[in-house]
Amino acid sequence: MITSRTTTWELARSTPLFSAVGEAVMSRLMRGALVQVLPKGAVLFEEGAEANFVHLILSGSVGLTASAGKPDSTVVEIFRDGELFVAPAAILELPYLVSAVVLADSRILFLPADNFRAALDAEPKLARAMVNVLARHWRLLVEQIKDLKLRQAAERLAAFLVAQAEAAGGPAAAAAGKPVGKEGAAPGAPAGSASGGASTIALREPRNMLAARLGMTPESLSRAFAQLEAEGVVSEGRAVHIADLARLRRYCALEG
Amino acid sequence: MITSRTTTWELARSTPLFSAVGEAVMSRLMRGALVQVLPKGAVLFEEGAEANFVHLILSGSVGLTASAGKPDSTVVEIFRDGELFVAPAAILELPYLVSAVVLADSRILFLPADNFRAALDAEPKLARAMVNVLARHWRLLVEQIKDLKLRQAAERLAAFLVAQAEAAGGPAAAAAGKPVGKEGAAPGAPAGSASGGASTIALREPRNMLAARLGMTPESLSRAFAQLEAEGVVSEGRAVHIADLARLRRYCALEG
DNA sequence: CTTTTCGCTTGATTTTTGTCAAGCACATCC
DNA sequence: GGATGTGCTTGACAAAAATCAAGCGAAAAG
Repeated sequence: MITSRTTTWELARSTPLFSAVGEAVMSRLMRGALVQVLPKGAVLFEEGAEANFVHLILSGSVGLTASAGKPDSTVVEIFRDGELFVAPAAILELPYLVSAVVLADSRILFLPADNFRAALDAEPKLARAMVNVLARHWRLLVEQIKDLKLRQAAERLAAFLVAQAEAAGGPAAAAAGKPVGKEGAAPGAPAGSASGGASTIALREPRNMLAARLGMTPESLSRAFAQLEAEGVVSEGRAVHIADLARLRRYCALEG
Repeated sequence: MITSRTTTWELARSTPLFSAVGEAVMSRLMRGALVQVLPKGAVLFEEGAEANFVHLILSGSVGLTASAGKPDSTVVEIFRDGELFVAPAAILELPYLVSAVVLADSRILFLPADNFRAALDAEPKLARAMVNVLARHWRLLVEQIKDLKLRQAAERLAAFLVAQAEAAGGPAAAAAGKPVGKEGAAPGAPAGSASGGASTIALREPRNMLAARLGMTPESLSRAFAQLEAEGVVSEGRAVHIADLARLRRYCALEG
């Protein structure tokens, strides 16, 4: 691909990592790096393997899956555009605890781990940026553990939907809550209104993936959606309409 | 209180953080810091509160608990001597996602968060050290999520016991180790030499805490111990004897 | 156009876990 | 000594979720 190089740089430039470390450090990181355009289903690395790369998602999405020796597997977390993973294995020179599977056609930058570690020691800006990345990631998992341990299936789904709606509506348009008409469900960023009112979001993964991420079976997820209808949640395909965000928030906090 | 200062420094000196950042950075971190000797049950901070400190455990142990608005609460993780927490909240200037409760009488260093953040920017060694701490902590939670999502109660307990036995037997060769009444184990072969044999470990927390950490009720934990008797696990009070570590490892991987 | 496949839902049933209640060993307190 | 609590276990029961088994509609393949 002739455009591969330039596109890669453009995309890399728009990641939070780049903003944090700047051009010099970024180009150092990219020494020996390779870009891959991978189709859905491709496996970046396997649980238990040596961590030879740190991965940066230029576009697309990747699921971190694990099976822990059992026949079936689950999804630990899902990462999207701009995210860097799985640094901990590479940094500590330990085997991956998870596998990484491409969930939607993706362009992924493979940064050699040894080079990454060297840069971590030599470039304070990189270390500082990684602290923020890892701190943010820690909080993702803490939230998830809280969900798994003290909420039941339908509540976990509710909490997830609330988080999606907030992520979609919050940062970008925190404007006054408005009648949210069903706009074409944009695949990139779900639309939604902020705190109070109604919101329509788009599920960005197939339901079996969502189920695994939420720690339940697809059947249970289906039933969880059915339960949430009583709370004003309607799902049609990938679009989910929430009639009253505040009510749903109340539901996951107080129910049980 | 006269000895408090010196003891504090001695203890602080023996933490991994100190080894990583050195004396200069450490003393910078300790500007405005305070030491507290806290009894079991003391609360360091509450879920949802502003993160004004980063905490370093000089001695003792602390549980990270959460309730997510529900009446009952759970334990997300337990930290011990030398551990630093909860940096992510302080670093990102976000509210704590968990509360921290002292589990055994502890001496804890409170490092002011704003000072910590400033040091993070100014001292590359600190940033680099935090990267390792956070990377290690990430892996703790990933393991836990895997357990919660794909193992059932008894298997989670088994996995926990195996990890304990490995931690005790592996790194420091157990040496003097734990004076756990039951000698039992293979003669000459102290605690779980990572591969095969027998091992005796001491539970370091009351069972209700362990249950919460493992994501189950105390009743379920009790039954899980009963189930594991069939796998050669005998527990008497806080001492747990594992007849065959390899068998237990097989049990958590393959059972299902 | 027809057939197959896939993603999802629904129902019936079983397994797992939580809840409620009782009881025991052991400590502390009066 | 006896009363009171606490930590843990056990049993009976209820709730939650997984599993097994169809079934349906839409997209993909023939």
